[in-house]
Amino acid sequence: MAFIRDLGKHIDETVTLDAWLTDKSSKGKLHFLKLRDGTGFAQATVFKNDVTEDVFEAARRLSQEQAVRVTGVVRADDRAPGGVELAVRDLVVGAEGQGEYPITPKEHGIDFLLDRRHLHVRHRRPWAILRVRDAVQRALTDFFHEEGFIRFDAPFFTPNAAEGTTNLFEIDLFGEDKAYLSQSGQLYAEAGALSFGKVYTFGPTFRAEKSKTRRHLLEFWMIEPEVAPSTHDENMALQERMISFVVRRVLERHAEELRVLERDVEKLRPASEGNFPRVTYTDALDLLRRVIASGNLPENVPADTQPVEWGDDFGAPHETIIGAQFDRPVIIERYPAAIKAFYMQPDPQDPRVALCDDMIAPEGYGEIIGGSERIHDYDLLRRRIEEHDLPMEAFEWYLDLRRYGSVPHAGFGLGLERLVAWITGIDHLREAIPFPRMLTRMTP
RNA sequence: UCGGCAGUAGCUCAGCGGUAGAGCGUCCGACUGUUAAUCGGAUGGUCGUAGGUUCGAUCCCUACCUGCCGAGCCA
Repeated sequence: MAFIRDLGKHIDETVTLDAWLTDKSSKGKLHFLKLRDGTGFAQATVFKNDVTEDVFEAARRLSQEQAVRVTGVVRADDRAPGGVELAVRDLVVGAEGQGEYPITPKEHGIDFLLDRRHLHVRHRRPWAILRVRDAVQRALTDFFHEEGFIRFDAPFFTPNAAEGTTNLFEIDLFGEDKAYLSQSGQLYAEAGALSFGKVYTFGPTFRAEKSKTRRHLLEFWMIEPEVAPSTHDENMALQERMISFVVRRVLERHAEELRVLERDVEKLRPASEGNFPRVTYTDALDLLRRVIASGNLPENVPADTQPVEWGDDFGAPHETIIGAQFDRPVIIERYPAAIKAFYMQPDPQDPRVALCDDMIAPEGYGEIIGGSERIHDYDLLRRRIEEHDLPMEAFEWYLDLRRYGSVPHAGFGLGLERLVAWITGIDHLREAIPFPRMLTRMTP
């Protein structure tokens, strides 16, 4: 049994393929069968003179997405898409379709396709995107293992909010108690880091926000590395190494998928080289002011976007403006502590700001990473939990990490779908995951 | 939750106060090089729902439903 991906290695040999019919074009005494087998897409020719009458008739009757086992001779031919095709000698067909296959060779809206996502994933565009997603996940885990990390999984059920702000999905525990779906594995990763030194969690994350934008999902995958001991500067360096490693890997090994998606790879090249610009929150305010004053705003940014006052957080348009000033991801660091999570370490040079950073992807893809050095001092952490009106008893175990052997440590969270969306150049996260979960989409 | 936009054939859309249109798809036929083939034929509708205005509403008005885009939140 051969695979479409390997057809080029079997020129002039007879091979058998298990495949599905994506499309068919008939020329009377010649049928072109468009096939897919998961490894790729290729065309087969069925000439009336090359096959029995039964085989020719079976080929003529094939319907879209019907499974087929084809045996034939691999031919190099410039007229074939991909330069290789299969000259069919024999053919065995699978079950006949029950009615018309819904996703016809025809333009469709994304909503129609997502309603039929279980079938849509068979098609060329999802094929390319989801293969890149797989490549990105493997690159990430390869990267962390090469750097000496171990995977340390966090629970999905948690008793409390990590940051006390975002809304969580509530789970009823037999009417006796409540749990929540995890919105971050970070606190658990910190426990892991103080045990193993370098760990990462990787799993689904749930945010009960009624977000209806291209940058949000109710359920997304997040990878959260945590290192102890470590500092803010080491944390940013790790983020940069990781992102450039992943981009380099995809450029090297998945050019075909990016070509299918018509991704301009030259826009990814700089990110594969590292040297990500870094700008402090305070300097970013000046940068914003200058760009807004110049009137030279990127597409999709409202013309009436206002500069940000020190102490206020950036909105999505501000991130887009800053991201558009650079040809690779930009790191914005040292935000005001007041607008950030309770566990972030204050900057000893200026306690008004926290030792934290966000990484903004270029081309308007927005924030892909948020990270920080964590507070390692027991008294300070305790004070912050009080200041944020968080239930102290829920954080006793977390405070234990500061009671025993506490050291400065740092970590970050990377949104997988946002990274995949940027790399593949797609405009909505819903295509970056096999079955997106959104406010208006729970099925299939 | 707020703001903007949309809902017409299987799909993508056009249309208009006077009995509903195109392209594509699908099916049948022709064709030995298709690449979103081409040519001929066939198939196709509760114009989102409910009210209202009008001689007459898919079109105008109101409400509602659904979806899309954006804001907030963040990965």
